[in-house]
Formats: sequence, structure tokens, C-alpha cells
Amino acid sequence: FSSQKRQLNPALKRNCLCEECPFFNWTQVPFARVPDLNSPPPPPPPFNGPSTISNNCSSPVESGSIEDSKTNLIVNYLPQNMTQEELKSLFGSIGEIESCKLVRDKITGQSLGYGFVNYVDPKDAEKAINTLNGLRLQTKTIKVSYARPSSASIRDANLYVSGLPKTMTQKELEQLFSQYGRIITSRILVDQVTGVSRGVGFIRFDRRVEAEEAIKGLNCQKPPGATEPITVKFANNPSQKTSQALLSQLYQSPNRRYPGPLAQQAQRFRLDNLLNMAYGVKSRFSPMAIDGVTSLAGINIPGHAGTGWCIFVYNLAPDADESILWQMFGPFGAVTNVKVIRDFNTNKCKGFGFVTMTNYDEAAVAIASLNGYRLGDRVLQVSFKTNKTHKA
DNA sequence: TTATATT
Repeated sequence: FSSQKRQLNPALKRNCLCEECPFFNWTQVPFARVPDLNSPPPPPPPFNGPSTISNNCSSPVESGSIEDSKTNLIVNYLPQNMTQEELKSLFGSIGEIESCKLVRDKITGQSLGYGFVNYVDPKDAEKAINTLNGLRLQTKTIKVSYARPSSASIRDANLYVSGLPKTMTQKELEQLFSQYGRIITSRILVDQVTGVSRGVGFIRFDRRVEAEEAIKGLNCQKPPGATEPITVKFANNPSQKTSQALLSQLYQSPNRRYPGPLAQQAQRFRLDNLLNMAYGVKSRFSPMAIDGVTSLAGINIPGHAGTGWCIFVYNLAPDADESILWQMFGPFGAVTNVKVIRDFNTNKCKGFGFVTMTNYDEAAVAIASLNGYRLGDRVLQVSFKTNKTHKA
């Protein structure tokens, strides 16, 4: 398309097959940059690959982008354990959010790995794409793009392709299928050890009718230069599982679906950790800045850090048990051990207990957050364990 | 036949 159209319709650059477009072949774009959330977004990385296929970008009218929302984003490839609050916190750092939803399995409550963020201001939506698309969180590289208008016609448009020549590249795969419609995503599965193609892949079209046409045109056909025909069929719907798998998933899924008020601070810290793990730097969500009051300065050097950081919890009720300690400290990070100290004769809690956490940062934020926390009618005292004797 | 792309 012309440069004039490109300026008028920035949405058209996303998921585009046109090789001059920086979003061509999104999955192959390297994401080496470290975004600075406090600075204006850098320009999107250019695509430097060879240019051999023709420009087949849709016109604005054909793509329907004139009516597309400029504020609503779809976020794909989210880490499995990322919560809706974390999603909102991350994207809220760009601008005011009108609504935010993490899509979950209706039955198990498990995240499906994608969500929607709707901004108030289209400028913020564009900024979020430029700033957060390609952000690496844990093992994932998230993708941020404009959401297409919700429609039944764009569902079930994912194809499974097998029997591909082992030498076929992702670009060649897209080239083969692009004659049937607009490709949203493509992927060729590779052997994890050797990195060589397994001859199977996925193609997601914009519309189901395009996928149907591709099946008609390409199933049992030989790609140019290939010796064997390929198989093209609709991909399995990932949500169809056995009841046993569902039960197993339910059993493994922690109680994260309906976070209580206490969890919010922990979630902000978890998001900070996600970013720290990705970049090794402190973000604006740094624990030093949580609510602007819980400074970590002045905390005594804790007793020892042999197997973790031991935390002293005081003013527990006589009927307190280990589970309450897990519940309180677990959201802040890795907890390896909890213990409620009980009277030998009555077996009632003597009013204190210990929690061991693996990581100093997480322990420090847990202490800063939970010290003074009201549990029932008691106000807890929480600190790193010291060697001195506590006077009851 | 992936990790999970339309609320």
C-alpha cells in the first residue's frame, strides 16, 4: 500500500504479510531490546529479511480497518500464571484503561494465555503496542496488537498442516497459504534438540472461510518442488479435554481465580518480579515504591540465609495453623517452609511461628506488607528472624 | 497437533 495509506491506517501494519512492513513475520522478529517504560517508545524494529514475495496487503476497505477499534488491544502469549490484575497493572503503566480482561477457561479458570486491554485514548493503545509488543515475560514473548472486531467469522480459523518438506521455511509456508487469505499467525514445529523442522505447522487465517478455501485448495496437494502431498485440516480445538485432564487441571490450579484484597500488593510485586526476571532491572513497580510507604530501608540484617530467609511471625491466635501462613506468604513468592510453634501440652499455638522464603526480595516485601496486618482481631508483627530472645 | 487469537 502507499505510504499515505500507511499513515492513515497504522493498524494495517500489524500482522501484515507485506515484507516492507515491520510486522511481517511477527514470530521471527528478534526482541533484543529492553523497553524503558518511562521513555517514549522506540520505533518498531525493521524487518531485514530477503524480499522475494509480492506485496499482498489488503486495502483498508477490504480489511474493514476503518471501523476497527483503535483502543482495544489483544494481548497474546501471556505467561500461564499471569493474572488479570497483573495484566492491568502492566498496561495501566501506559495510560488509562477503560477495561481489561484475561480470558480464562470457563470450567477450570485457567488462563488461556491471552487477554484484552481497552484504553480510553487511542494514542495510549498505539503506545502500548510500540512499547509492550515483544516484551519478554518469563518464558514468553508477548504480542500486543489491535483486536479485530469480535465476530463468529474469525473463530476456528486455525489450520494444522502436516507432511511439509523439512526444508520448507515459515516464510515459504506463509507464501503458500497467503493466496487464500490474510494470515494472522504461522508456525512450523521444530525438533527441540536439533532445531530441524518436524514437517508440521499451523496457519491461522483471519477468517474461517479463508481457512476452508485453503483446505480445499491445498489438502493432498504437493507444494512447488515437493515430492509428497501435504495434509491440511482444521487444528484441534485446544479446549476439548478429557474429564480426567480437567480434574487434574482443577486439582493443580491454585486458588487464584478470585484474588482477595490482600493479594493485590503481592500481585504488584509479582509483576515487578516478572519484569525483573526479563530485564534484571527494577521497574517503577519496585518494592521500594509500593504504595510509597513501605520502604525496605532500615530492616535489620536477618539471622541467616542458609536454606532461605527465615521470617518471624508474632501474635498468631491460639488456633492458628500452618495453612494460614501458607496463605499469607505464598502470594509474595517461593515459600519453602512454615511452622506454627505450639505448646507441648495443649497443642495450641504459642502466639508465633516461622516462615522460610527462598528469595530475599520476596521475603522483604512480604514482611513490609504483612507487618501490622490484621488477622482476625490481632495485629501481626512480622520481621526477619533475629537471634535475640523475644519477650512475650 | 503447538501453547493456548476474539471477550
